[in-house]
Amino acid sequence: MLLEERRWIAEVMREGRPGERYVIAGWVEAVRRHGGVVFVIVRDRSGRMQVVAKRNVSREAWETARELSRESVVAVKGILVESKAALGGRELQAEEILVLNEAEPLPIEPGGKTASLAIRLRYRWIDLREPRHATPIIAAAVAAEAASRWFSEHGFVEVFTPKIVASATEGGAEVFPIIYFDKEAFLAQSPQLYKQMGVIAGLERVYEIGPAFRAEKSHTARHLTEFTSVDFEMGFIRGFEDVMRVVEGVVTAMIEAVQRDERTRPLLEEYYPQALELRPPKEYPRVSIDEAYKLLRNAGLELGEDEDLGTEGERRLGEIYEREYGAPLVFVTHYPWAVRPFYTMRVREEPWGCPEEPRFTNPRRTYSFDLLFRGMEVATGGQREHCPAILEAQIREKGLNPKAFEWYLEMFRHGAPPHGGAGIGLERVVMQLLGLSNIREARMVPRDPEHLVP
RNA sequence: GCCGCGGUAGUAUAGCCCGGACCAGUAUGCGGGCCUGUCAAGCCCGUGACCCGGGUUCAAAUCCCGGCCGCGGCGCCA
Repeated sequence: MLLEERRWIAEVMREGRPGERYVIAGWVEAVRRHGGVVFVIVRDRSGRMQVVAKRNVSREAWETARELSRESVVAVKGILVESKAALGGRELQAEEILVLNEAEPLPIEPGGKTASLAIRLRYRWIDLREPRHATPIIAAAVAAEAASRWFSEHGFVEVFTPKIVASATEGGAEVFPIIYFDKEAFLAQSPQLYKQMGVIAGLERVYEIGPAFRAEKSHTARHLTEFTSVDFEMGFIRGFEDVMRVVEGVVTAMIEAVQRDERTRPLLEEYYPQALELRPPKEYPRVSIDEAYKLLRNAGLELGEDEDLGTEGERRLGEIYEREYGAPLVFVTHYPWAVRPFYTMRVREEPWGCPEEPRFTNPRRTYSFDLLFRGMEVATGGQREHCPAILEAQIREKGLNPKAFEWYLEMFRHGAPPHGGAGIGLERVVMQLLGLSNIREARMVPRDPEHLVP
């Protein structure tokens, strides 16, 4: 039996001609033994099919079939036959069954929802055979493709920035140190500085879909130490409103792609139907942080003037918008300077230029935003400060050492247009779209503070 | 980093509060048997577990202490 003759199960089920001989291959999902007849459900990436092995048709195939263990890998050659009793109305009557790899007893049940997430991740190669569990992985791929396509259609150039860097983006302690020959280095927590370089270098609009590393010991269902960041940066913006419009375009493209793509739509219909109901509005509502404070205070949540909303605040704000305006996505704008990184532009006059005496009309607020998706932060962005003098002052104000940002500051002295950008958490978008209770479901092999294996 | 909850067969759980009749129940898996139309196959038989250490007690899965491991909440963030 030649594997070259192998056909996709979906193809045989759809286009196969009864009476013809076909070869399929895949995993043994179930074996039902009935004495002289054995039913084997074989699954490949495209679908499932029933194989029937009868003693009086092929004694050899029948004997092999009755010995099969679940999740073994087989190739089956047989005649396609119509059968009212078979799933899909047709089945393959086995002439020959070849066991390519015999599976030992399984530690978890692939079809089961019984095993806890921790155990499922330990045996991820079995776990993902369950289509429900593979869906978020496929959805992430489809969403990333859609983002990529959107960017490229809107004049963005893909860049590949270093993941081995000399210093932390924000000077914080949340980076993984590594040894780089005889130097200390870190895993990049964000492509931020390099995206900006792309803009300043004249590429004007750049994007990157790549890994980001955070050395935070976050014990939550929505954090990973390694995740995929959908990042972009664009020059000559009129204001951060331009940036938000790009985020809107990309996020909507990601959501709609997952809903419509033929690789994900059938899975959503079967396992995540509520994900199909989501309709991203043309324009996502915007709420300034100060309005958000008011709304939350009215809802009974006490918040300080320069405080971040916190998990509770974001969740409540998301609820308010979903309930009052039917909006699953909302931008929160003008975050306090106190909670934003040094490169964020503060509210000032002439944000497109570099005045000698910048006039900060509201020095405690910035041209930045977060995107909340069903009450969870899925993107952060804003306009960046592009004036070297102001930037340096802001670095000092954040208690950082300008020497650590030498090349970064230098860039702005050689022609830096006004610009802005954002980072979108791929896994978070998938998580919120599918309604996953844990972000680890959205990553094939997730990394969190305690797990390094497998 | 701080706080909370939890660890019983491969997996998921009951039992724990109120210690004894628990050599630990159930489901599923796994092994064996019967069955030529199953599709959550069925029926029969079998298999397999109290995280580790210490303490209290006549008696500990159950109560106490320590450790290890897991999960989550907050902080931080995508």
